[in-house]
Amino acid sequence: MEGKYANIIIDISHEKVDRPFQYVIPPQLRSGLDVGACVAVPFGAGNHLRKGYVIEITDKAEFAPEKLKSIAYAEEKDVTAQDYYIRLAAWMKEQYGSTMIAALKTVLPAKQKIKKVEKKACKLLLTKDEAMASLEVCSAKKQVAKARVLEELIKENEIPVPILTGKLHVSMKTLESLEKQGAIQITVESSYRNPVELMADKEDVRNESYGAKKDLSEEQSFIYRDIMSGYEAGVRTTCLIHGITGSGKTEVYLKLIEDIVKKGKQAIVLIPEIALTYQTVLRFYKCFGSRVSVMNSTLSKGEKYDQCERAKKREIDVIIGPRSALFTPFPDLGLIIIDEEHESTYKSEAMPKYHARETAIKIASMHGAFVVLGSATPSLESYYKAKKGEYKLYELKKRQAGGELPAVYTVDLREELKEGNRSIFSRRLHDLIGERLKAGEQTILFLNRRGYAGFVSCRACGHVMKCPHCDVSLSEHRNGKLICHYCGHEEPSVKLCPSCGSKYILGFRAGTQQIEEVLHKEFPRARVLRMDADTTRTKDSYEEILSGFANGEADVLVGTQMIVKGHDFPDVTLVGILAADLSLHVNDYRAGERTFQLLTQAAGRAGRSGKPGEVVIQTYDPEHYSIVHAASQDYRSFYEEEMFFRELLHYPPAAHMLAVLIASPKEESGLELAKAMGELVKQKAKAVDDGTGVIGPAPASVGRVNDIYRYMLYIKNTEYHNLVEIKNMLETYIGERRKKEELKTETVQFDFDPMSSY
DNA sequence: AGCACGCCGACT
DNA sequence: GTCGGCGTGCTC
Repeated sequence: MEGKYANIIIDISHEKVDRPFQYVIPPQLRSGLDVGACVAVPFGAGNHLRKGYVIEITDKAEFAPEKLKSIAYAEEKDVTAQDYYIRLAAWMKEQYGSTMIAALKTVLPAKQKIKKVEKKACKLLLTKDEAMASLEVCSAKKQVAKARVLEELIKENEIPVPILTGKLHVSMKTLESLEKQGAIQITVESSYRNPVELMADKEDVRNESYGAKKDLSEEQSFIYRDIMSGYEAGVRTTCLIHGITGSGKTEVYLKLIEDIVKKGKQAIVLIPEIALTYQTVLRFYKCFGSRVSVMNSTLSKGEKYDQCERAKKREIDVIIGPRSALFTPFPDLGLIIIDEEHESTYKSEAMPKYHARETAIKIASMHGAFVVLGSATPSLESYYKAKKGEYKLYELKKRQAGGELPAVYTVDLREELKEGNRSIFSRRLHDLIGERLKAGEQTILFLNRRGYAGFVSCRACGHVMKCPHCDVSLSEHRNGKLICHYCGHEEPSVKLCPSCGSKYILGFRAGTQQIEEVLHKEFPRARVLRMDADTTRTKDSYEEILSGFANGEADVLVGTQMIVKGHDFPDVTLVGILAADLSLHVNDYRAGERTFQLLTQAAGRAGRSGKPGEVVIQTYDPEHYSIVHAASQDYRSFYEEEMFFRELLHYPPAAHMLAVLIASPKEESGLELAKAMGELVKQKAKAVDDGTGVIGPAPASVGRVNDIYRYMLYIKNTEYHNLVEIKNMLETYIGERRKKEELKTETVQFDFDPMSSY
C-alpha cells in the first residue's frame, strides 16, 4: 500500500492516548509498510520510542503536516501474531461497523500486558512516632500530598497504590519521593494460577464417574470419522451437528479435539457463558488434564493475561470459554467448537456487535482451521446455511443412554379456566408433581418469563411507576426500592399512588417466587429450590443451586431460562413449563424461534438417564406452531414453518438486516439525523435498485434512556455486503457532518442481523 | 504513561 | 525574584 502518512495506535493502555496518531512514513519504508504493521514511533515531549500499530495508510494529512514526526523503524517479521489481530480487527470494523479502537480492544488479548499483573501497595517503614514527626515536617513544608499519604498510613499501615493515586489524588512521583526518603516502601505482589486446577481441586476428579471415556455410538463415530477424514483431505467446511437433547454431542467434540491436539494443534471450545459449570469443565479436564484451561468473566485481568501467555507458549491445548475466548492467542489453532450455537449470548451487545459464529469462521479461515457448530435446536441461520450446502450437516437422532424422548402433554389453560381451575398449575401438572414426590423423583418447573421483577401499578387508577429518565417502568426490588434497569435510577417504594392517592398501589410479583409459594401451600413437604435473578446474585450461588439440586438436595427446582442450560440432572423425570406462550408475545421476529428453542431444551431435561420422562406444557395458545413442534420435538417441521414467515417478510436468514440506532440528548436533532440518514439510504436504494428496504425512522421501543432520545432505522437486503456498503456510506456521511461541527452530541450505532429488539 | 507548563507558597 | 512541589493537559 502506497501513501505518505500512517495512522498509528500507540501501544499505551490509557484512555487518553487510545486514538490514532499520524506519522510520516519515511521513504525507505514506503513500499514495505502495510496496515497491521508493528512500528516504533517517537511519542510525547521526550520523543521516547514506543510501539504502535498501523491501522491506516493515507495521503491525506489530518494534522498540521509540519508537526508530524516520522516513524523510527518497523518491527521485524515476528509480527505475524499482531498482524493477524489487526487484520481481524479491521475485518470486524468493516463487518459490524465500529471504531478501529473498539475492534482492536475486543480482539487484542495483550492489552493487559502493559498494565502490570502485580498488585502494588504502600507500606509504612517508620514507627508511628517517626511518622508523626515526618508528617509535621511535611505539613510545615506545605507538602500537602505527602502529608495526606502519611496521615493515611498512620491510620492503616499498608494501603494499595490505586487507592492513594485514585481517591487521595496523590501522584506516583510523590510516592517515589517518599520512598527515596525511606519513609515508605512500595511492595509488589503477583500471583499466577490455573483456574481449572482450582476448580478440579474442589472435587476428587479421579473418583468422579462423569467424564469417564465411553465408546462412541455408531452415529457419533460416523460423524467423528467423517469430519476427520474430510480434514485430512484438506476440507475446512464448517460443520453443524444437529443432535437431539441428550444425544452426546460432547463426546464427538472430545474425540475431534483429541485428534487435533495429537496433530500439535490447539482447539477453542465456546459455550454460552451461563453453561460454564464444573461439570462441563471436569469432562474436558478428564481428557486433557492441565492442558485445558478456562476463560470467563469471573477471572481477573491478570488471570486472563496468564491464560493468554500459557496459550502462546503452547502450555495449553484447549481453552473453554464464552465468545471472548475466540481471541485466545494460540500459535497453531486447528479447531473451534461452538456448543449450543443458537444461543443469543454469542452475539456481542457491546461495540463491535460481532457474532461469535461468523467471527469464528473468519478466525478459522485465517488459521487454516475449521469450525464445528452443535445444537439440539440450531439457529435458523445455521440450518439455512447447512441446507444451502454452505455448512455440512450431521445429525444425532438417538439419545445416548438409550433413553426415549420424554412424553409431552400440552395443556390448554383456557380450558382449565373454563372448568374452574384458577391455579398456576393445571390439574395434570399438579397430579404429576404429586406422583414424583411420592416416587422420590425430581421435577423442574420452568417459567420462560423475560426480564426482571414486575412493575408497580395502582389498582385504582392504573398509574404505573416510571423512570424519570427513561421510557420504562420501574421494577420493585427485594429491598423495597424501585429500580430502573436501563439507567440504574433508584427511588424509595411508594405507599400511596402519586396520581390518585389510593393505597392500592402494588408490584406485580408474578414470577418464580409466587410459584414457590403455591408449591409450599399445595405440597407442604416438598423441598423446593428457586433459581432466578434474585437468588443468583452472589458469585457462586448459581453453581451451588444447580449442584445442590443435582445431588438430590431438593425435590423441585423452580426457575427461569437459566435452569435450562448446561447441567445434567439424571433424576429429573418431570418438567413443567408453566406458561409456554409468555416468550411468544414479544415484539421481535425471533420470538417464535426463541420459544421453540426454550421449550425443546426444557423438555429435553426430562428423563435423561434411562428412566422415562414426562413434560407438561401449559399454554393459552396450544395451536401455535412453535408450541406444537416443540411438543413433538420436531425441529424440521418447525424450521420449515418459521422459514416460510422469514421468507415472506424478508427477515434473516432469508435476507439480512441492519439496525441503526441514533441517539441524541435533543429530541429534534436526533430525529433530524435519523430522517436524513433514512432519506440517504432510500435515495441510494432507488439509484441502485438492489431491493433495499428501509423501515423508519421510528422511536426505539424504549424511546429514551438516561435522558437520551433514541431512534431506529432498519435496512434490509438479501446480500450482507450491500448492507456493509450502506453502513460505510452512512459512516462517511456522519463523519462529514461531524467535521462541520453539526453533530456534537449525537451517536450512531450499527447492529447487523440484530438478536435483541430496540 | 511521561513530560512540560503554570501555579503557588517559602526562602536565599 | 526564584526554587521546588504539585496539579493539569497534551502527546501526531
